Amino acid sequence: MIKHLIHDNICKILQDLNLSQQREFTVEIPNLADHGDYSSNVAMILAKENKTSPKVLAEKLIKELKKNKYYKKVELAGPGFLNFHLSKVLYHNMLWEIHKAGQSFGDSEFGQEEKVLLEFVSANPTGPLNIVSARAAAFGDTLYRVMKKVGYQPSREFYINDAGNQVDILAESLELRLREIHGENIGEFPYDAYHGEYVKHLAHKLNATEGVRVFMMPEKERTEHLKEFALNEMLEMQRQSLERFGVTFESWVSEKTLRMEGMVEEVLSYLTEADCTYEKEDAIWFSSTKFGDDKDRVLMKSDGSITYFVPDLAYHLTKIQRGFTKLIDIFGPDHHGYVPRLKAAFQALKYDENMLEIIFLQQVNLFESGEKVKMSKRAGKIVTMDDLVGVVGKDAARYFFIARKANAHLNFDLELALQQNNENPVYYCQYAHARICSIIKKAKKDKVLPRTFKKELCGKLCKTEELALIQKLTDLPELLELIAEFREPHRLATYTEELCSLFHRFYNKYQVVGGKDKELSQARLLLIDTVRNVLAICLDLMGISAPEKM
RNA sequence: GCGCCAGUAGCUCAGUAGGAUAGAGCAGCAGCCUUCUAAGCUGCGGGUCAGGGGUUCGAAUCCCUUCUGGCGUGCCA
Repeated sequence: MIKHLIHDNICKILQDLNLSQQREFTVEIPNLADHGDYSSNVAMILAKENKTSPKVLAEKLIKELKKNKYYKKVELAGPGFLNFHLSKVLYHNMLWEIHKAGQSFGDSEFGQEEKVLLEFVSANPTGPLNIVSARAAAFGDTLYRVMKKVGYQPSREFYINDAGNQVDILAESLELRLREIHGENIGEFPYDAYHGEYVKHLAHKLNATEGVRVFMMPEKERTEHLKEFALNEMLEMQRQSLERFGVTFESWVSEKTLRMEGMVEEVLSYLTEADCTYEKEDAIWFSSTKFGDDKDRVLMKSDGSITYFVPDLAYHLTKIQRGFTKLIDIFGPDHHGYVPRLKAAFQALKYDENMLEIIFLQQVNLFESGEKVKMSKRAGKIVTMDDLVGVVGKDAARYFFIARKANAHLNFDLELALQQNNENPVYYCQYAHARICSIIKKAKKDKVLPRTFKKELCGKLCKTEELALIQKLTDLPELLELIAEFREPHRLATYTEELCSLFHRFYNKYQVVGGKDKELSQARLLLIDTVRNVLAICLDLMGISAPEKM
């Protein structure tokens, strides 16, 4: 909030002085304390367009800026930086405002109620969710929460691929396992089938309720029945996994339903009308190369069935029809070859391709005892999201996934996350929260805690560590806006750690409760209670619990 | 071959969208509990920001190029 304040102040002065400001300048917190509390590059950025030198422009600005009583000192430094030394009073006022804001601190209208659809996870309903899905869930959900807080209208959606041929394979796998239960010799389990143990569990469950009745059905009916049963079970299993992980979705959209509603034919006709399809070797192709794709793509295979792309495009069009103006897809690492054809289709159908935004999450490697854990989906040998959450817990898992930026590979050290000790960074933040709660409890017991805090208390805070904490608190609103705008939830984890570090440092140096100066104690209680609240906001945005004791 | 992503301390990673002397955690070493939680704090050591060019007042950040790794390049999803 201070950055905005200074930025606006400079803008106003530039206007008053009739100076041009075409280029964007910044206000930042400098690395060195000597360079002040905040610094701006405004003079260097705007010197050229105002036909003057950075230093002359800076002096001009300083003369005006000095009239602001909240700046203790504004000086020119280096090649033309403006360095601001702030009055403590500004920090005290800020602390009071943050305290008053409570839970709503950081709320803003930044997103201007833009309707954003966040599609993530969207795993095939053919097995348990894996760890890449877990990463997507943590990432997407946190981005959703932050966007909501800063004034977007985001919505979370799960696209169910319930019509493709993997579902057929799932049903076949289930039937084989069912036959196995009934003592049939099924020979070697097919290479392409699903080998996971969960298919056996599924078979046992079905057998318990329906027994041999399944085999009395005509083959076609049986297949449909098995498909429906398996699909419902898998979907429910995935939904529960996600719920345990703290992630829910506003909507689940079924590919099968879209197909039944005729969306596929509609999309094919749109593309044909746009003159972007042709027939070759008994298949129907989309001439996506017209719009920058590497090669043309098949829409309808020579056997008359449709490729995955068509219903998926139809699905994306429904997002637009539902009024969303920004479509964010969060994909796994192996789908980037898919994007050009989707963007091409948007162009072909005269939609703004910039509405579509794809975020790629890179792969997750699990490490155990320094060794990479080898997984094979085909052999059913995978570590599932449930396994992971079961072992390390929801909080640690979410934290590890959020703390890395999206397009970086993530090495997940199972042993580290497993350890319930100080090597595990998530506890560092939770510990800070618990510590504050503990102090407040003690203050209550010692009757030092006032029923309500008075603003005048803020004036008692003048230590470097106290002011540093306040400054860090004021960063949050701008940070949340950046996270939403650039889709970078990992920065919230960094921020939370920094805030906690400042608190722990303060804690070790100063006593809150127990000193002779009761007002100072109360001022510090006001400070740490505000820190606690901001911490709780951050942890909540990441979907991590904020324990009152540990 | 072509395309996308990445390469920062021994390890895992940040780096405020071009800013001043590149940071944190872990690992290593040395300290701090008669006082609110030591799951914490303080100090020390550790770097050719993969290499090379360029753009400008200024580059880890932008452009070009080389190298290395991952992924993609199905009438799979």
